[in-house]
Amino acid sequence: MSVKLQLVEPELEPLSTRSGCGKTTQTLRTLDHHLRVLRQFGAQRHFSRNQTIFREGDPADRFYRVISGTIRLCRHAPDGRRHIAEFHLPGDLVGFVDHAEHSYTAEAVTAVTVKSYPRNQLERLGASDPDVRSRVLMHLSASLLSAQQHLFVLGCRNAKERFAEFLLRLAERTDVLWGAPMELTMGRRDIADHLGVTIESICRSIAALKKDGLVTVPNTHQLILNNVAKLRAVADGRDAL
Amino acid sequence: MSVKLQLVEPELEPLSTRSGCGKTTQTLRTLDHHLRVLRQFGAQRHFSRNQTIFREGDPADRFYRVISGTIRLCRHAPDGRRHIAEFHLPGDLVGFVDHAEHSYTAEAVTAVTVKSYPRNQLERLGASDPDVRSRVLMHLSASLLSAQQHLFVLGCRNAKERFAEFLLRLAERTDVLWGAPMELTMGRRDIADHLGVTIESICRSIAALKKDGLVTVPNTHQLILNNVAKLRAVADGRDAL
DNA sequence: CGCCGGCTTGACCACGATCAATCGAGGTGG
DNA sequence: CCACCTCGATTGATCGTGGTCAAGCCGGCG
Repeated sequence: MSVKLQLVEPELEPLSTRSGCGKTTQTLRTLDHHLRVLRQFGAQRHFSRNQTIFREGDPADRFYRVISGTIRLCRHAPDGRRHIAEFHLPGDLVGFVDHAEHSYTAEAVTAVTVKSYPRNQLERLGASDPDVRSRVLMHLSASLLSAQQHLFVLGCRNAKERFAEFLLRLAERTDVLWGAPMELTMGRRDIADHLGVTIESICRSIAALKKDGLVTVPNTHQLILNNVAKLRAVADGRDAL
Repeated sequence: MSVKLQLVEPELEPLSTRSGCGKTTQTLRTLDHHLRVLRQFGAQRHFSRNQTIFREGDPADRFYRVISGTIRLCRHAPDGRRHIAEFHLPGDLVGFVDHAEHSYTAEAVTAVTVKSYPRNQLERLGASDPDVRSRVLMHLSASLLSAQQHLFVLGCRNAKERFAEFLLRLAERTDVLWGAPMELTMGRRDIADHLGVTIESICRSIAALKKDGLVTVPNTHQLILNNVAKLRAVADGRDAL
């Protein structure tokens, strides 16, 4: 069967024209093109706020593409501590790692629509198409780099620096126009658990940035970056020299 | 050309019989088997303590296998802070990520022997052999999982817990017999920069574990794990309930 | 309107960073 | 062979960031 010719029915999401310059998201998006041949196997599902999409330890026979909403990948310690490894935004791929079981729990941060695809179909596709293989590799590499980048942040940076870094990365991934408000779809608690600090430290970081005029906070779930260059300096610890 | 039949000349390192149960190292080792067909392209090199093997930003046209010694992958912040993403031990593969440039600097912790292979040869090999492809994927996935595991530790754990976790992971990767001394090839400073704490905190963690009888320290570069179960409890924060 | 959950702010405290002094092993030279 | 030097490890004293606890605050929703 000639799967490669199955390019009818263009998707509806605006994935082609993006101004974001992050290499990570770049490779994620381009892989998307190839997924169109998998459309016939894709199942669309809907999740409401805080629902679980899949759990740590579940068989990982399918992977997901985020259509709308935000997903968090998290792991729970027995004593209640939680760590969020990554947030996934529309266009991102989730559950792509080559293992029999999911190593993270995926939960809906907001209301979420995903499409899921069977992994063995992708493998079949990869067996015949070197381009698909290459893009799978690129995606995995990008995920690894992203994780290592975050490792660096958690290993070296203080609370304020971590939060500034988080804002910049989020701005890169969502196509915010400079000066326009950016959507903070996740709550403070989620951000805190992602950055390895407490919710209070997040609030204090916001307050500090607000006082210095680097950001404006119209409301809890929106934020405006007033000075990206200075924010970058804060994130890199080049702030108070 | 029939690369698959090129199985002459067995390697000298003891890679086949391992008692270690870590899934991470497992997949790293098994990929090794396939690298033998790359022997003809492999170049052996030697590095002394603290020498640089490759630098962040260098073209990543070759990847490396550690024959002997320990390597650290690190990144330097402009203000002098340093983070060590990973240590690599004999048998490990380094510089495997699918990017044009290395994203980390690799340095020799001890005297090191590596074999380097051209990446395009591996790609050529992968084009014809699905098994090689599968193992490359497994290796990347394992690296990603390892990074995420470390993310979890840096995000949630305190100094003592991080150090206990580090010891257990190291014990898993090196084939220490329970009760026998484990080699700590890296210095305190390296461990500290890996765990995101200071060198003094490492010393105090060691002192605390020693006082509780969980470890014995014959000398600076050796350490005996006396009670793995309790050490595991400490690492997981199930220590003082 | 009043409740409820998430956010914010302040007061206090502790873990770990910083600074400083000492120890100890390995290496070099007299 | 020992004295000396150097570098890393260790331990103690002090300080500060960020965690903890507690009290408002705000916005959404019944």
